[in-house]
Amino acid sequence: MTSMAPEERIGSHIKRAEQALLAAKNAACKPAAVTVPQYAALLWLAEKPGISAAALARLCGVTPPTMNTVLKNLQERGLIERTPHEWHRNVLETRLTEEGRAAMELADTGAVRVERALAAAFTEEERELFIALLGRCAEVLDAER
Amino acid sequence: MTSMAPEERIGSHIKRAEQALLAAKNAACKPAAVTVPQYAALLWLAEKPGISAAALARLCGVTPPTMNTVLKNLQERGLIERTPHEWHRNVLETRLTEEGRAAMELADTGAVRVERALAAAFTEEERELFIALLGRCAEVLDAER
DNA sequence: GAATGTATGTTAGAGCTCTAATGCATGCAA
DNA sequence: TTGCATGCATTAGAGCTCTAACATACATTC
Repeated sequence: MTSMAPEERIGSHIKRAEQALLAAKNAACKPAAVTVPQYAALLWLAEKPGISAAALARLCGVTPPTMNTVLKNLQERGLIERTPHEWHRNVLETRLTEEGRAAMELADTGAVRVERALAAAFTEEERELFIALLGRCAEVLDAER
Repeated sequence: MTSMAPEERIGSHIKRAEQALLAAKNAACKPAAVTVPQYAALLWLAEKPGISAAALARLCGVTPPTMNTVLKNLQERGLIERTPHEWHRNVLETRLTEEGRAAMELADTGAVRVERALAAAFTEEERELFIALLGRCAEVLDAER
């Protein structure tokens, strides 16, 4: 019996927390009519205007084709615009439109509210420990591959 | 300034850990040629033969349509079989095939290896604390909705 | 018996995610 | 100059995920 009870699997609890996080953020982004990945992209775009899609993908922790999908949807809705780079013709510079900035700010207030509620559930000490434990997780799991 | 640095957002770290977890489990399930959600379904099916799709969805923490998608793929590959329930005609009983059990066991050895590696990165005390912190997360976030 | 309620199953549609493969552009080196 | 390496963008294909809506079947209550 190589098996292991689900409750003993740390992964189950991580997954559960992540799911709750996604659901809460999704609800928070709903007034702005954007999804969580869209909000993440908009947030980084506000900070780094003209960034390439590949670099944006790295910041958001997804692959370039995934970011391509997200950006395509954002562009169709007029929240971003993409223009060819002056020198590197193959690169597209992506920027927020006015509408895009407004959507980002609206979604951000909701997202920050969620993050603050989350942070309020821990003492400063707990929070730091928690982040350290999560970091160790990612480290070990990445090494496992 | 309603904004918040990404590093301060606990959510970022949860997402990162979850991503690493998913990547590691995906790699672990690859020899069995199943995805992580498929493995999760197969694992529960082994423990609860004849379970309904809706109940299985609850165990796996997904919605019924999602489980439907997963089961459809598993059925097409002959890893499960679904038969109408004796009394409740609307219910389909789902069971592993021989092939399905073999795939589950192969994937399970990989998944358990990942979980053991993860568990080994923490002391018993840390592990319990970590799970408690993750649980508090899910609790707070679910309440936030 | 009829109405309500609960649970299951399914379809439709939108969106995210990955791997794999391809094409293009730039820059560096032989 | 030619070739190679790097990086960006995109397409194709498979699969997961959700919400919304609808259909069905059983159970309870009136």
